[in-house]
Amino acid sequence: MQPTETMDSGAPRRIAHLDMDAYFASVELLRFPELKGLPVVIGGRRRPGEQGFQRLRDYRGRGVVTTCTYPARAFGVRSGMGLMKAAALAPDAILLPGDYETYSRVSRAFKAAVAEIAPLIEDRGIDEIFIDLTGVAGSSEDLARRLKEAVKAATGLTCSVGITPNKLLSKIASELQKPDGITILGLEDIPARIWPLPASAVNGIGPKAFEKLEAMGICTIGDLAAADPAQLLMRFGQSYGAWLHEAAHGRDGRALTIVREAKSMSRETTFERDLHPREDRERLTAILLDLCGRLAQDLERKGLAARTVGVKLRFDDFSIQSRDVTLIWAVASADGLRDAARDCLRRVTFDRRLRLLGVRAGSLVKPVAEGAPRPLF
DNA sequence: TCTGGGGTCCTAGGACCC
DNA sequence: TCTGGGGTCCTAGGACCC
Repeated sequence: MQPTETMDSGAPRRIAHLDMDAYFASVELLRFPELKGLPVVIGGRRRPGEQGFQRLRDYRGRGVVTTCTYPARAFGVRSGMGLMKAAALAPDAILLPGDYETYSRVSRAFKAAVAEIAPLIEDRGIDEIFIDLTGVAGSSEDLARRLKEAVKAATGLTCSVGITPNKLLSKIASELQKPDGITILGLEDIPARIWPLPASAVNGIGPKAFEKLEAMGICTIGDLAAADPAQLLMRFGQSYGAWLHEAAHGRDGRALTIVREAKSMSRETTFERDLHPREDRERLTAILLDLCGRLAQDLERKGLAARTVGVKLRFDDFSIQSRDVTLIWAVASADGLRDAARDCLRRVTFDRRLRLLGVRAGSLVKPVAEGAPRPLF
């Protein structure tokens, strides 16, 4: 099945981007209101038998900040930062392990509330969505307020909304007045509001591309808009170079993707300590079996089977290797995944300790039940 | 004080077929 | 024995996003 997209008639559009504020941390504050106003960090693993709130300074081990409250950000703590580094910045911050089942439940609730107002929604993950407001009556200011009120009523949480003529600009706009903000921009606002921002504010310009741009003396989106397109094509290639130029001018014709079919599913884990491929063989085997078991459960829940199975290894120097295999028959069972993963692992040369092991199911298909009549054509 | 887990998309080379 | 393109599938790696 093809992804369902909204029609692109070429007429002016009105697209909203809605982004929940410090999402996981805000959900936790609903549960523990006594933590309001304090630096709180979500991250790390749940420790069995833990009593009361853990302080960041007492944390030992691997893990990163998944998200944190605004008071924690005031200390310089950021998403993706190692927890040990975060502890150096904000030792007294409260550390909470993530509770993803609750976050998913609250996520469904806020999306359902938005759908009551505008049903054309593109899911962008657990805490953000695009909404097509083109055919919805009311001023943008009015609709933004209604969306925020609906989310608040359904979840008790605040969010930030950007409304512009396209996804690219709305994604940038929703960041501008965070938290609890509304930003409405037209194309005429691009020079004053968009061009002063760093090029990395564009969704799709990551650390690598930004570094390359800076080396060319391009720091802001305005710099990028003024850059010679021929230079961009030469340095970044036909496709990405042309996109950079269009993005800097706020041009984005992408439609919303309303329905998306899963393309792959995976399970991976980082070990508490790096494991030796031979000395820790038994431990690694147990981990592989556990990952295959969990992935098989995920596949069963979705009623899917995998025609390609892959493994991912991260070594102690952080290098990554992957191997995958395409099978004649799709597999969905833990045993089937394990056999295919073992085939892949045989093709890896192990000359370092391992930090992470992952198993991936790709080329997903709806399995034909065993014994069921199969169509000849 | 080293850096999680779940995804998508793109590129590029080689195999294989017409 | 040598010379072509075009198209698709498979595999590995990398950038990027939430």
